[in-house]
Amino acid sequence: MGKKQITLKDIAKALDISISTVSRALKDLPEISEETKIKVRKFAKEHKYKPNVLALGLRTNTNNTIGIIIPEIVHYFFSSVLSGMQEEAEKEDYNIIICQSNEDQLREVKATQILLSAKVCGILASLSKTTTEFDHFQEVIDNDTPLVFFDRICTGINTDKVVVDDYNGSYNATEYLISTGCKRIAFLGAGPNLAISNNRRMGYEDALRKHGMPVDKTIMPICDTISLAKEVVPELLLRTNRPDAFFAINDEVASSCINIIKSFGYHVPQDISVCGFTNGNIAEATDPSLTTVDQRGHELGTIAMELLIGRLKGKEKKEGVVNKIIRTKLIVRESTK
Amino acid sequence: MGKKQITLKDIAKALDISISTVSRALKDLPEISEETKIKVRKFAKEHKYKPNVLALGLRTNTNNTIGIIIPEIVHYFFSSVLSGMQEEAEKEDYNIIICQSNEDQLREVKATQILLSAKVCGILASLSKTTTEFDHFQEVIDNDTPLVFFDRICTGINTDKVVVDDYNGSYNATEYLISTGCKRIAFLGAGPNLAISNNRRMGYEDALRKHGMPVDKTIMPICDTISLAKEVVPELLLRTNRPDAFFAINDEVASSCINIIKSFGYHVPQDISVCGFTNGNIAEATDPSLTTVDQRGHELGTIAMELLIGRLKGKEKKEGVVNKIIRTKLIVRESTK
DNA sequence: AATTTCTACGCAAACGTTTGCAACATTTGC
DNA sequence: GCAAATGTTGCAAACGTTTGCGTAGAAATT
Repeated sequence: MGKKQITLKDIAKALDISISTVSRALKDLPEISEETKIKVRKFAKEHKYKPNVLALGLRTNTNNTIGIIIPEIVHYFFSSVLSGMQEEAEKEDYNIIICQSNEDQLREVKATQILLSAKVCGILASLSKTTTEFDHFQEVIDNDTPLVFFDRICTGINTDKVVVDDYNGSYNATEYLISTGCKRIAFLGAGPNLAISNNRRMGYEDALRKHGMPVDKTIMPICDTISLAKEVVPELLLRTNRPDAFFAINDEVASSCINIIKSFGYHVPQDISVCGFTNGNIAEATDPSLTTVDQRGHELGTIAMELLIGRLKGKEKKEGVVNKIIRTKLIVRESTK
Repeated sequence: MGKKQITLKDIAKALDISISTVSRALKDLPEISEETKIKVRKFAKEHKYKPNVLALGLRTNTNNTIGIIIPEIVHYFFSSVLSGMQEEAEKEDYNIIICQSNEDQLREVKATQILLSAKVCGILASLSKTTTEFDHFQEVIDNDTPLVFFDRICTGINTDKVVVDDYNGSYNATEYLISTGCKRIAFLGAGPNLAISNNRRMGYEDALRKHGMPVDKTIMPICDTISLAKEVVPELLLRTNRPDAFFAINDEVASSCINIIKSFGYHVPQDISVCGFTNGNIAEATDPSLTTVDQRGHELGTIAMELLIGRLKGKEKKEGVVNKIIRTKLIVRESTK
């Protein structure tokens, strides 16, 4: 039955020595006799002594905890990132505490407050789609709490960033579609709020230009959800010069795209190719299976956490802001020629 | 630039009063004059005073943090659960710290150690697939840390549990398949290690029996991953009396099932029906879209967290062990007749 | 005028650690 | 035989709070 955790004082009393001796014995400091050390260690082990992290934290004003602000946990990419962060943190003996912004700026602001008052050692954050003001992140910096942005970064704040190579991922995928003979590639993108969306659009456009193909804004609608796809894709298919390929900003839209195309009697990929972005669990479930850009969320999470912990450990090295880029990889499956 | 967080002492010194007066003023205790309170509040607000949670925790030996042990974050169901827990915890002003067992008993054991030494107020846990010993959870209980199991529960430990109604979910789905005219329903299940898998199997069997149909072990293989499906499903389809329906233990297997069936030239659902379990993002991506049992992860997470926090707040009410059951719901789409 | 009652505040202990310094005993060196 | 060096331990302060108790001065009661 739950006897309250044993403390140094308890050990000291039991062995009739002072608290400081116990403390030093357990830390194996040289000034304590071997005899005493053995006694203390034995007693501590038998009674499952665990140092009280709160007391430790109070002295050092830190608690080996890292805060994470993430837009949405239920999301293949973000959960992969989270998983990578968790593993890396555990390896380095840090705990993580997680806040979810749910794509809402207010909750994001609240999250920074929560994490600061929880006295985390550092914060990893990805912007919500609706965030247009960044004072709360500046406050984190002013508070001397190291901050690393991942994926959805904020260019206005002077701090470390880790991003997926959206531009090249998009460029390469587009170029691949062109190489398989696609002449008219539609781009299903997101709104202009997030930099990642713009980067993908630019990669797509530049690939077209490089190959002397026109950039046609009329086949570049905003379409980043399944319900939007159900409106937008049929309309595109009914045009006289319909696209012969769709490049979608995420796998969900791409999968929806495939199904709509098939319902129009076209064949994927013979008539129309489809390419996604993420490489989530959906990519193998579609028929045909989905060619898509692997976003490497797990690596991104690992690297962002590594970077942050590096900052924490070597606080003196103020070597300016670091920007890391995770290379994407095109995964070719059956939805492209 | 980051001036270190302001403390009660700083306020006291600045206002030339004692620390205890400051403390009481901020807590709005009646024994402090209104005049002093106003002074203190003003100064505190101006300097963004935030109480040091570590110091608070040291006194009360608690830190408003709840630990979560989860098999795998990158998993639709579990990430939904996590999301529900996070929201509920935030609503009640608790932080969550997360450990991932990755389906590995050793890491699960380590996770309990981490959480206990982090002095969490309570723990929410779901068993890893490989866990066969439960001493580490008994230790949690012995440590007087409230513990709630969710989804993958441990019957050997006497504590609260929240589960999905696997039996009825499975029973209803099977009955639905029967009602659409299926005569020979294969069950693609998981190994016997987890109770949830057995419950689903029993629901399936009982539904068959109720409708006077034979329970045929030869069409109930262990098949809970896509790679297993690629071995098992073709073999079943080649038999002389092939199944006319597949009931899979998760959506991934079900989706793989659909694709394999189509590659054999059969039609879904006209020739063969398919039903999954989870209702994840895959369910709308398959063609035809997937009929599946909604596991309601978000609700489960919310309710498990509610239950735990209830325990924490009303520690005296020792009303025995609570078992909560989340009702599942069959989502009928196009993969069944 | 002497006693009691308020009012408003301060002192100090406690939570569990770590750590600089002092203190003591024992050995060493001359 | 005495000082110095060495080896082992304890004391006490500090981290930032909260809170029981004590107390100064003022007001109210005799």
